[in-house]
Amino acid sequence: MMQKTTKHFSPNTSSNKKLPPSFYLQDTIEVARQLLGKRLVHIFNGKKLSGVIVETEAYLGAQDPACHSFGYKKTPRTSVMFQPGGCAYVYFIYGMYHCLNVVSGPEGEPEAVLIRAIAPDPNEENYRQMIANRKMSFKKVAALHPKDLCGGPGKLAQAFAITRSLNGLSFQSPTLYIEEASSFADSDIVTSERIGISPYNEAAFWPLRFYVKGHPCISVT
DNA sequence: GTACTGATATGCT
DNA sequence: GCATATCAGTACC
Repeated sequence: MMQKTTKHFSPNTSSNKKLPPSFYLQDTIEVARQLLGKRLVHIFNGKKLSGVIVETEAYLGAQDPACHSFGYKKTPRTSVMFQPGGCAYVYFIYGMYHCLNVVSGPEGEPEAVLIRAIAPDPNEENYRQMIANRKMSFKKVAALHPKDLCGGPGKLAQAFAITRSLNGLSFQSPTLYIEEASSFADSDIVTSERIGISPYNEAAFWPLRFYVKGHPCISVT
């Protein structure tokens, strides 16, 4: 169905090793860049959902007018961002979709990285589960495009069965974690403005989005 | 291919 | 009431 023979489609090389807690305590921009090429895994109802992260956005907490926690704003929704880096921040948006973020930086600095696109690991069972989770129409499944499953924050949350029940869960969890996969070369990483921020927000133009150049699964080009 | 619409939780005024 | 870190469906060209 959706396999194409590009260099991006065989990222399963290095050892399967969870990223250590220290990874998430780094500078948020570093975390956002370094998450590209890492594998997200969610074990859901005994089934493994997995794929390699290919697009992220950094949200710089108190200093970032586009971040939910701008000015250290603390609400029931944003409170997990104040935790030390290494847990999930999942929020519900537009009354329909969930978005998955990786909390980053030290405790008290409410920063996070939005996961915007993932390349699903290319095995039948993984595709089957994600297609089912996405509740795709027969028509869509028949003409499946690489970015249809996980090419966008709302889509990948649905494909990975990410809901608010995972909010605050550590990425050291046995059922939700991020592991080493294969890194992309620096020359393959593109930096751009973030997506979906109102142009009246000065932070809309900050270069905080990172993605793998030319990858078929990224959300917008 | 682009343009518009509707779905409606959360946090703000 | 209003805006928003989105997406699918529909109507056009």
